[in-house]
Amino acid sequence: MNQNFTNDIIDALSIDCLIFGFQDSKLEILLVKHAEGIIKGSWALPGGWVMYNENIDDAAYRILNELTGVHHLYLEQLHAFGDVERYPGKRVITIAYIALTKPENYQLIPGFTASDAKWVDVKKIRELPYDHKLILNAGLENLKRKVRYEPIGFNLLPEKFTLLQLQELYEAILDIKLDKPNFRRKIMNMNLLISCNEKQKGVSHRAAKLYRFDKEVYDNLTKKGFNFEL
Amino acid sequence: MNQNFTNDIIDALSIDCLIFGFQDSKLEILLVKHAEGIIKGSWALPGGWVMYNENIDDAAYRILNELTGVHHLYLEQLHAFGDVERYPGKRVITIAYIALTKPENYQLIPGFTASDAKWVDVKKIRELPYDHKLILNAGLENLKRKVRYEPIGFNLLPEKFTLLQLQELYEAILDIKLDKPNFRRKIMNMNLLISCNEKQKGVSHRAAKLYRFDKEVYDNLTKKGFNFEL
DNA sequence: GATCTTGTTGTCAAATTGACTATAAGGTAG
DNA sequence: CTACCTTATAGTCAATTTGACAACAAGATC
Repeated sequence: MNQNFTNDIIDALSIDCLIFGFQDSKLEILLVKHAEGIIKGSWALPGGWVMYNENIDDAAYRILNELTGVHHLYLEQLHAFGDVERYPGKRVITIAYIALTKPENYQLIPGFTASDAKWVDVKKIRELPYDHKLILNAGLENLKRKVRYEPIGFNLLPEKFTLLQLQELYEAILDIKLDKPNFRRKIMNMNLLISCNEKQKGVSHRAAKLYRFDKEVYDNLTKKGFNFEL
Repeated sequence: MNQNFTNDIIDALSIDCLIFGFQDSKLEILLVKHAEGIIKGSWALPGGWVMYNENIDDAAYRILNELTGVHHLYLEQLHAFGDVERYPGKRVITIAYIALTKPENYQLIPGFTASDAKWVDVKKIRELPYDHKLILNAGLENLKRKVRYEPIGFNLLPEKFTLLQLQELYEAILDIKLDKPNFRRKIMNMNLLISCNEKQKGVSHRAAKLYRFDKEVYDNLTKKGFNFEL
């Protein structure tokens, strides 16, 4: 009883993963190169079939890991996409999952139906197969909304980071410029950051203080929500 | 080619609808009594199978209408529920949809697999079959989050309403008490309401002014979002 | 006409915001 | 070694928004 939805009962349910990373002040997503199937050779979101005896959340973790080697991150369901003609020839409904993570934490290991995997700057993506561009846009919208009422950054930034890095993360997601002193004031008033009493190294200008998130405050704000008008 | 996902290829994809209404200052949802199947006689969310050649969004409208007679409302996808054991005996994934509407606009007409339909006070619901209680809770959380960054009320309140009615709607959804003068000030500053230059009738106290939503401002705020800390 | 209920307006101190200015702390180029 | 980059960080200030109320208004009912 480990049949795939592909084979026996269903050919209709898949998962696609939208994994966001933040590198060099840019927002990126993880793509894989398909090693087989109707879009062999194309770069697309990591995705695959849900198995018959597998919770969909579990399927998302398994699929992502099989295709890219990425593991241990917090995947959240984004949306189900189920238009009749979204997949050529068959009726396939897909459930998209979204996660935020640190690219530098992983060595990408393509596997299963993926011959390669890489991080791509979100702004440079023009098209994607199937309705994956639609899924990406939905994910970006979701992120933009989320940053306004939940803290983010914990999964995207290194353990120790500067205020400017955090600001640039917000700027990349919201696609706007922010005022530095005001951003600093607002974020500091939330009591979310703890100073590491350390400074940045290897920069050719005044080094900034390093901060880390206060896990307790962070989780609390994630649950209760807050407001971050910018 | 009008096969059901139930019969031929899939027995796995269903839709469940969470329809919220607001009546007598109370938040309610629409339930149907199952006329057949394994939970015959029980009250549950209106739901059914997605057909092979049908977009999932379309399926949601069709199913809701077939079961309850309710039509012409704005259904939005909430979440897909796909735990292996959520449905007895079979592997069924369901996609939940959510909508806000005015109960008094409809005469409920149970049909298809529903022998009856009614509105039920959300606070009085103790249990529901399958994982429908889980779905209801997810919907309530979604609503609580939504009212903080989007205007609501347009679909839930009568065309003309008093400020107190609007406030009670927020109170019902958020399950908190609000300060009347401050609520009034905050909502009025949004330029969202237009005075009807009319007064409430048939109340045994001072009659309140009636307002209606400014559709243009409303739609604009829905798109751009705003902040309503309360 | 007193009183009850809800509507509506107003007050005020405290907190927050947005738009800045000013100063500090490095590194680097001449 | 000094002038001058660049970025960090602190602070100012008027305008706006908030939260917590008080006060008054308008009917209906006792």
